[in-house]
Amino acid sequence: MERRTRVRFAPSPTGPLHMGGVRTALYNYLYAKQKGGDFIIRIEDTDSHRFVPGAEKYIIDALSWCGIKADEGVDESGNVVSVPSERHPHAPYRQSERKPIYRKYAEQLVESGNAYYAFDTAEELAECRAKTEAAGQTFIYNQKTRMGLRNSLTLAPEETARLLEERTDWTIRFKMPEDKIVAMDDLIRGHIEVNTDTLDDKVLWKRADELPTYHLANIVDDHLMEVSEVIRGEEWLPSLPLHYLLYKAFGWTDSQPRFAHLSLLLKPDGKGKLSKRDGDKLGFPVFPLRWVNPEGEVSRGYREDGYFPEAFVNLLAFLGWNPGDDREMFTLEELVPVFSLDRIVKSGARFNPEKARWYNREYLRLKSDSELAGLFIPILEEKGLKVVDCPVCALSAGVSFAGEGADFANKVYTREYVEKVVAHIKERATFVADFWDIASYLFVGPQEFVSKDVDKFWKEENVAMMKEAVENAGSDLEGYIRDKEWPMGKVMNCLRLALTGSSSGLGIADIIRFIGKDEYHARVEYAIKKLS
RNA sequence: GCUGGGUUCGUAUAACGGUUAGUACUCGAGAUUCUCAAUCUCGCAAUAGGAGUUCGAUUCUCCUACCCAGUACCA
Repeated sequence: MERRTRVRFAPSPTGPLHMGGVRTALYNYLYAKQKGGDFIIRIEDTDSHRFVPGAEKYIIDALSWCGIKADEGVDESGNVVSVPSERHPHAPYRQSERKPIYRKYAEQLVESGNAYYAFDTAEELAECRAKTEAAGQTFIYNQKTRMGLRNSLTLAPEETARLLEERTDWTIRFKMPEDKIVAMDDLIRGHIEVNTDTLDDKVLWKRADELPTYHLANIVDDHLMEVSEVIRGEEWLPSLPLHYLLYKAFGWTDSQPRFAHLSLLLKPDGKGKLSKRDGDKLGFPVFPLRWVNPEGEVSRGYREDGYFPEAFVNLLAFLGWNPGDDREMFTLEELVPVFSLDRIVKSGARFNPEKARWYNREYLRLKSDSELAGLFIPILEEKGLKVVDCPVCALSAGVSFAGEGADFANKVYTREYVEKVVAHIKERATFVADFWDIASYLFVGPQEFVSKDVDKFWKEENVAMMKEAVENAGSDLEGYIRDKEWPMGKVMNCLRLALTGSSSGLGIADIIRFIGKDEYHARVEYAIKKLS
């Protein structure tokens, strides 16, 4: 019997969503869409101490930027759903709002002998820990130590009842079975076996804030929400046996979800997993969107750095997964049919900023000139230039255009002109923000000249030839120089220097076509005056 | 330390016992050209080490090394 595919992304709102988290969400999303199932977002905010304002919204905004929308848990306007409805039958989707649900499940485990009440205070446990560590060992609350600690297993029933009544700092702990092999299957890693003696008695529920810990909340909610596959980060693999045992203790083994543990994203250099600091150090974002923490500290984001969401999603998808052939350009929609869990790589993926840029370059080229112009225009306006939609509107404003649609004196340009510029330069750029550096000379004449290039090309004989060519050549500059048998490179580069201020840029003919005869002559004149 | 997971060019990865170990990014060289970029062509570069199984191991088993995670009343 095939059961409906239902997966969930369950972040904890303790800060901005890191790109590794986005990847986990992405894989969940792709899996759900491919199977025609549901992608649920659930907020795991059971740790009241680590809550960070704005983090929840950030997570949803980040996913939304990537094009990842939840079928369930978050509504159209990006709010986590609190009230059940046809579309969101399992609301609320924020665990803090599900508080009343968990206690009875925890109690149920105590009644069935799978859990017990523990009265050890944080201080007592810290003391135990310190004492054991002093002896060179690690303290574990488990089958070996629990009989020497204060809990419902060691205390008399009436004492337990009294403490339960009087105290508000007790917990419910899972009673880890002794010397049992837990046999598990992971969709990515295969069969894994662990002996329960290596595991501890995890806290499942805390009386202090009447909230479950991750382990309990997770199992209960996945069960209640009928989750079919749990696709999550590798950091959860060590607690998988506990989760198996919990399903068993509840008697939910038959409907237990299948698990897939994803490898982690590693630092581009050196060792360890990718962290916020790496981004700062190596100059790339670690977060999808810009984030300002409560202390006012700013972390850059892919979006603000100029990455297209398509590029970001594409590069993320390929960190630890591949379609099995040589194709590597896939949009979110294109990923859906080809994605598969069994092509996920087991080992950790080291993030490569170079490849990230390459992806953006590729998507930039795929964009239409019109769309790119639309993104470029605000930058031009910031530089004090004006872009008008049509020449006629400009005409009525008293501006007239020569040549291709640029009025250099008044710094007014038609949108069409910007589009043509973009068409010529987009292959040279990685980000829209590069456009200005690459092509500012197609909007304003050079004020300064790169001295290195001046030294190289602004030689007396070059200037003389250039001058003569500009004055006499007419429209066929290249033909004129060739007829004269002058060194093409020297003359052209000298001229380029005059027109662009440096020795890089489009072909001279293209530049002249863009800026028009008048501006062309004006720039040559200016350069001669300035450099001679 | 213990438990679990992992290990193919610098990086991401392909090769589900038989390949000259493929591809992309990066890097290098050449071509092109009026420069730069782009483009095209070529190139550099890897199975962590050791045993075993096998006619044959990147692939299966074991050991070692290294890396990662977990070891919280955090998720």
